[in-house]
Amino acid sequence: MKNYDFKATEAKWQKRWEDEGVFHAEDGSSKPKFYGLVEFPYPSGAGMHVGHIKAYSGLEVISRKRRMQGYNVLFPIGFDAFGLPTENYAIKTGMHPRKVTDMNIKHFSDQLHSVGFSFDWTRVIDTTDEDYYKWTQWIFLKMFENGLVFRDKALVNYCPHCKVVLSNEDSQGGHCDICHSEVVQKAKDVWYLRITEYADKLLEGLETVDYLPNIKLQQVNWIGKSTGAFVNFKVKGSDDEELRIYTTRPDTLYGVTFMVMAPEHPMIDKYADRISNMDAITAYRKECAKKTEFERTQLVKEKTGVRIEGLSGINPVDGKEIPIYVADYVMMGYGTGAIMAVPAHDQRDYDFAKEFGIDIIEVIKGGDISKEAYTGDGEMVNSGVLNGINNKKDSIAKMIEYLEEKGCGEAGVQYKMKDWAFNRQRYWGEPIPIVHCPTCGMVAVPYEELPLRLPVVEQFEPGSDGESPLAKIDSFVNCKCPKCGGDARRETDTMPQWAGSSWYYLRYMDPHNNEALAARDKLEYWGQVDWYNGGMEHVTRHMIYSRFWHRFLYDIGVVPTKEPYAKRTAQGLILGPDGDKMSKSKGNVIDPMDVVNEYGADVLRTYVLFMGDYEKAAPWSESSVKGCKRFLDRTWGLQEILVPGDEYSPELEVAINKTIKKVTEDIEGMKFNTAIAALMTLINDIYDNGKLNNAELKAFVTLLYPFAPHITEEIWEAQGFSGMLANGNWVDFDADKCVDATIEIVAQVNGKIRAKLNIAADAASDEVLALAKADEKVAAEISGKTIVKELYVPGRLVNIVVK
RNA sequence: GCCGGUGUGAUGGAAUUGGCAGACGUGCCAGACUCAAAAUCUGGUGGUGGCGACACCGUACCGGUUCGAUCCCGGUCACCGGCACCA
Repeated sequence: MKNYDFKATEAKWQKRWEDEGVFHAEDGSSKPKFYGLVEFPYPSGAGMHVGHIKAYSGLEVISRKRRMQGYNVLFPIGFDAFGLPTENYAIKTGMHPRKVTDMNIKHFSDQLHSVGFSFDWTRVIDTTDEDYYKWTQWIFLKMFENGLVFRDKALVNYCPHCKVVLSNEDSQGGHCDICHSEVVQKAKDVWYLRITEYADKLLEGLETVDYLPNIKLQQVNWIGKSTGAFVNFKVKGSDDEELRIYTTRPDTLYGVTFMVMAPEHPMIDKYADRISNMDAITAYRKECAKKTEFERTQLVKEKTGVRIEGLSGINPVDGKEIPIYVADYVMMGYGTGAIMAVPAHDQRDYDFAKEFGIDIIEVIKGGDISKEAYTGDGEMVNSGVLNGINNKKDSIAKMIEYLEEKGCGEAGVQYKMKDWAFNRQRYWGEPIPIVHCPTCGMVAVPYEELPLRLPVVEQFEPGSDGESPLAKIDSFVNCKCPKCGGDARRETDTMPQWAGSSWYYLRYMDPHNNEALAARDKLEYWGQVDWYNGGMEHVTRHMIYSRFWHRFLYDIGVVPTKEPYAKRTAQGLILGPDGDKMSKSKGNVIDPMDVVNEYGADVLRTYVLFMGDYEKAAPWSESSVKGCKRFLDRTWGLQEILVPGDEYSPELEVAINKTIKKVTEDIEGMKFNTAIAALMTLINDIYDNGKLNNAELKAFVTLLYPFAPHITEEIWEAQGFSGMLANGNWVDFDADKCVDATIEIVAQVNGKIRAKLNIAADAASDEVLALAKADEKVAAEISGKTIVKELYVPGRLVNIVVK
């Protein structure tokens, strides 16, 4: 038998699958549909990472199996190609981003093909294609039309290195997601998408989908809903104005001894001329503005602030006058930017009160407020109408009722999630299709004019004043107002990278449609993505954004489902051989193409799924890769011990049925490592048996096919089996033949193993117990003692308890 | 600080309605083939004691429930991830 030439064979089958179109999904087929989605890559110049291989191999195996099980499978791929790395590369080399992108996409496509992924390449999409981003702009305009887009001057996250405004999601941990520089707060005019309006819908939607529990939880935490109340405090010294605060504990209102405003609070500016110590306050505010986000969070323990002389609050429930401070432990971006402080029952307020010598009044019994704030439950005291109530829930409800009656407050909710800062001062993104008209204000570009194309420019550097490169292109900027026809200017900022990826899964359903983002019948046929796999890093960003866009599209009648993804899973990282996260600087990066060249795509695919629990991080191991190579070589070698026979032989029948059951179930549960282990066990059994027949080889090769499709197709063809495995059928198992006729069970005395017994699988309890007691070892252990209890766990063990 | 997760041989990891701990792979040891090496094949491989059949111990640590705990409960420690002065 000839040796297996993986290079030639893998190329051969990749070409044949492509030529015969075996992975093309069929719109409207009567077969059951399965839509498996993987996160499309950003086509970087560096080429694919082993992480991509692992991320795609999971659903790749599931898709190949489902096709064999008679499903109409949509397993598409595309490229999320707008973004900063490409633009920065263009700036460095002087190449146009369009050219860079085309080059990188070609490179990625070649690499993806060489791994043998069964994508439907007739549906490939590119977010930078104008036929694609036309619809990204279209959705933006629909949001604009529906009041979900607004412009506001606000403090935003700004990356001084990338010279770009970032959303909250893009600056997690206070660092720029692209260059990891420290993010600073800067006042700027910003386009926002009103995602907070969808906060409740996003929370509700989570109850209808099948995401891994930690994924759901992370989203819930990110949205960060809290319930409480808004309370209005009259301000003495103002023009009869009220200071509005948000609290989750309105029941502690009688314990308020001061109030705090964020340094940026507008009321300070409004009454600047009446505040006698305005100089001190101005100095404090300056100091706060200098602190980076990082410093503000690191200095948690130290509380700083300045009392506002000239303004004081009036507690609405007891009329007491209380001081107001400005302090940076209160943020302008959450709630109303002002709080009521209850030092007895909030540790931050407690620390501040200690620092500034403010009264601490206990209103909930149960703690020791001479030491620290008490945040637990207990009986209400010193609290007027609430006195005597002894649980949080009732006291809060009672207080809200009281506030609403008196007209000085009401129940309210708050979210940690903020509106989505949506514009970027960069070239390589979708132009925002808005025109600024001196008379009409912000005007939408008419739908007929989409796509609003990116103009061809020579310079991609952002302006030093933080302006987009597009601002320098007069022919782009100057235009007529679509409403009044007068001279107007185009918006020159572009959309963030997350725009194109917020709806791409819809485009796969109908990628070449020029009339709509996708035809209604196709949206209805494919429905929800049945299974979406990707990285945990996208859970509080891409996943939130796209669920928001999808739900909006549902609300305006464009898509038939509320939620885009029925099921979501996530793969674990592949770490470097040293156990650290792979990074260029550490020099521990594995290039998947090196593995393909040295061992073949089948080995790479099998290894990334065999290396450990799919959902957990695992280090790369070169010698384990060789182990997978050995396994596939042994598979090829099965042909040498092949004998005729079209039914499973008695020697292997049970082993094969068991393996079919295990592999079939494990693949669906993403337990790829144990599925492959079961196949390794089976091949060991086969070699121990010394031979296998055609039926057995067919079963083995079919089970292995989703993992290692090239070598299995080659064996199938070499043995003259009919058709292609890619078009073949999955194998079924016979449940009756998954159990051995005789089994080995354990005999315990007092829970300790004393013997092993061979019994018939269907032996009765009495029989087995009698057999156990007859055993020499067991008999020795129980002789002369009283039997307290006897039990038989069918198929597992017997246990005799003696005294 | 809050939320979540994890902890098993030399090593990646198996095993869950509570029932033989360590499947499968790697590494290592021994043997076969070879002038030799690589590759391949065969056997062994949790620890301690014993020539030995065997005994005892063992799933981060302490305790509990149970005939029986890697699994359930209470507490402790370590590591990983997310959020973080969120009122």
